[in-house]
Amino acid sequence: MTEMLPGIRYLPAYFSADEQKALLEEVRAVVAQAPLFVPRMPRTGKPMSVRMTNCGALGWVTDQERGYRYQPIHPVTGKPWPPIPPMLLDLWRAVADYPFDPEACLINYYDAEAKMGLHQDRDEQDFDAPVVSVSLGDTCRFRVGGKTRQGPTVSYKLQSGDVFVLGGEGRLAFHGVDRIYPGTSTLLKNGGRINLTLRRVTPPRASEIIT
DNA sequence: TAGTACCA
DNA sequence: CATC
Repeated sequence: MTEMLPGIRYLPAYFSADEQKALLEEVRAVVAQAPLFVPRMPRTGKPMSVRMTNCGALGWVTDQERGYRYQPIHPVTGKPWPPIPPMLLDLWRAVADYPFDPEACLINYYDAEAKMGLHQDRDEQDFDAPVVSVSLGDTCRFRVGGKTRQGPTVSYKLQSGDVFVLGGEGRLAFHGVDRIYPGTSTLLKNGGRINLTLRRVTPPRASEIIT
């Protein structure tokens, strides 16, 4: 058994099948307002294999010219991101162990060939809040390492309805998606996997703090 | 290094 | 790794 950083929590089958369907409907409504786009690597412009969109006050985007960042508008439509759906706010309030709501929810769609190399979530100003993610659709192999690129990793098969939390010492753990297992879920009619990632981006504003 | 290649 |  490989070492696991404290603050990393795997919550299998957090959402029931019915709840997954309801959550998926909320996600569909977001994507109808904020279409999936192709993120590109900084400097090289190489397209990532996932397609993405966001909801919340801020969304994570990347392109060749400006690189990784959070911004309040969709890079294609120029419109503000739709609000974070109620079921996801409920999830955050239940598992984040953090007294303020998330500002960003990144929605990543993986087709059968998509993957995500090992990386850290470090574009946020606030590392005190955890990163909370939800899997919907096909199972994936999810790899988690330590706070540096070298060192051992642990891999999980994340199934539809599972929740994974990177918090505390594990907030800056390297992680990525090695592969998708096609045909392992019937939730998405066309297959593939949706990952929803909730994050706090900025420190809490004074107006949020009740003393 | 949110990319790739390669390996166990 | 080649690249920034």
